Amino acid sequence: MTDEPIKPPSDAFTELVQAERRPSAKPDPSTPPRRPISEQVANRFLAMIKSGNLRSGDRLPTEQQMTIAFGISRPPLREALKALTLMGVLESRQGGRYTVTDLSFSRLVTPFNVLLSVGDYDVHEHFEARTHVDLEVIRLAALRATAKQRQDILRHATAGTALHDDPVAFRLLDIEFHQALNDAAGNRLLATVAQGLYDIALDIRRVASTYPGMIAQSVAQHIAIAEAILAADPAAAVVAGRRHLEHIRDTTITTMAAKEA
Amino acid sequence: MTDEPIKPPSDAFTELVQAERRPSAKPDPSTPPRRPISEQVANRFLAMIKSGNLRSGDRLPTEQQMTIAFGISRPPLREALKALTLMGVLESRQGGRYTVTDLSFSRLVTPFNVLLSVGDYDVHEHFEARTHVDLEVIRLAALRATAKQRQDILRHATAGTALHDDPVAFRLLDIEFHQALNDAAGNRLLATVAQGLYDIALDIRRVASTYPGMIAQSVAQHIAIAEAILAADPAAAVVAGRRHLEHIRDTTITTMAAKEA
DNA sequence: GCCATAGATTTGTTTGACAAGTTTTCCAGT
DNA sequence: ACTGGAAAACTTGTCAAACAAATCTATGGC
Repeated sequence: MTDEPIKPPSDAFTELVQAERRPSAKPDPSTPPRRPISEQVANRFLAMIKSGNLRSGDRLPTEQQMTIAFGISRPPLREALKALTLMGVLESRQGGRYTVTDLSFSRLVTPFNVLLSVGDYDVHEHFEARTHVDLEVIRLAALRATAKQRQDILRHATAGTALHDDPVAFRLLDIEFHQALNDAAGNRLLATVAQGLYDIALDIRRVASTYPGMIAQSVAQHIAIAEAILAADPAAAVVAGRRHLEHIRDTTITTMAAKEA
Repeated sequence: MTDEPIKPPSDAFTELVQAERRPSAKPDPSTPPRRPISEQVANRFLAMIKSGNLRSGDRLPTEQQMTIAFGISRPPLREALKALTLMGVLESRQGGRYTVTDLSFSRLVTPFNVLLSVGDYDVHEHFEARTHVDLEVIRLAALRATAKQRQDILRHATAGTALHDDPVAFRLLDIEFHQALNDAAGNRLLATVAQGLYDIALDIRRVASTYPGMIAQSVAQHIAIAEAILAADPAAAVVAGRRHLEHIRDTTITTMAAKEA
């Protein structure tokens, strides 16, 4: 067989793949052990997304076309595609085609939540980070929210009064409440970060909401936050927010300590 | 062929796989479209790690043994393994065996950072979020850094004085400087967020560092921050940090506006 | 013009084979 | 007996070909 490529294909995707090949850098004589093709290809997909050449909702070519474009066979290509699928970057449906997901933070973070719950990260770190980010979100929401957003926040807060004895429903409502706050802050980047930290705390919230009276207190604090935002009073909103976070933190620590014994 | 499993194997890993099969839950009559085997297997690995049955440093059985344990063929198994490898959970070496990584925070978060940097955030949003997070990092660093960390920060800051005319080298130094700050803050979660926001700004930094005199000013501001941290003066450090960030922001906006014309 | 069905297309899974690198084993030499 | 190194066995990495299952497309009838 000849050693020249079988085809010089000229479709758009192939050109993209060719173009994104980094021409770069030093020869690097100390060759770090060459990574498997699947990892290289996965990283090239990520690079294409990062550079904007692949966008949310885009449909990828068929696997066969991609094998030609990358010059590899199906198994390693599929390993790369499945890796990105598990990471929440791509979606696949049998018979259909691969598509780029909405790349929303919560989707991308979900697989990592499992890992963050493994061992070595503690509650204090989490609340320290979250206090800082969340309070800024609350402050900005009090400053910037539209009338409709303020009503939304209050509605989600007061809806909790009917759920004092339903932890599952309350946690769902809690998610929506925080979502409404994040949206109202008017800074997608900060909202994204806050959402990420909130998602990481899944296990923490499950622990805390089992504490007697926890839901009723949380609802009351949510309402206090919502009212301060409705009044466009950033300082009061931050105070109410801080009280709420400290309350959750203390309850979590108490509950976890009790579990140990 | 018979429809009973070929073997009732009795090695440790197989028992693990059998044991972790969730017996769970409702029959769920509305079958949500069955996920591909590779995703199921990947999630079962994650479950095994979360439950502590697979720990850092553990060596997995060979692929063949695992195919038998899961009752599937090699390609989908490999797709799962490569997915976890790309996520930083497993490591593989050709000829060797798969091992569970140290599951360290930074390793798991690396791919996460790549994804965070996807998206079209504008400059104002970016600096608003970054100001808040970075200033808290700087404040915590001033409060908590060890003597060695303070020296490190100062060293990275002063090293910039020799690089006033070398944008490439300066950007590399800049990365190390911020890394040193993040480490000194003593909150991995916050450091991770700061790192992510910093990574997003890659393009911004490239634009800003072309501005005449930008490097010299940045170096001076870095030194101011470092000295405040060395003096364990959080308030001064925050002031110096704010000045630096605002300077970068204004320069970026000016430079970009100039490019438009 | 709309809808249902049949065909073509595409992903999901299996089997088999070989190449490239690692680990283990075993023997020779000291 | 012990160490060193080479060969053998083993393991992951890649390719190839085929079929099953689900989806998409296009055709034909109404």
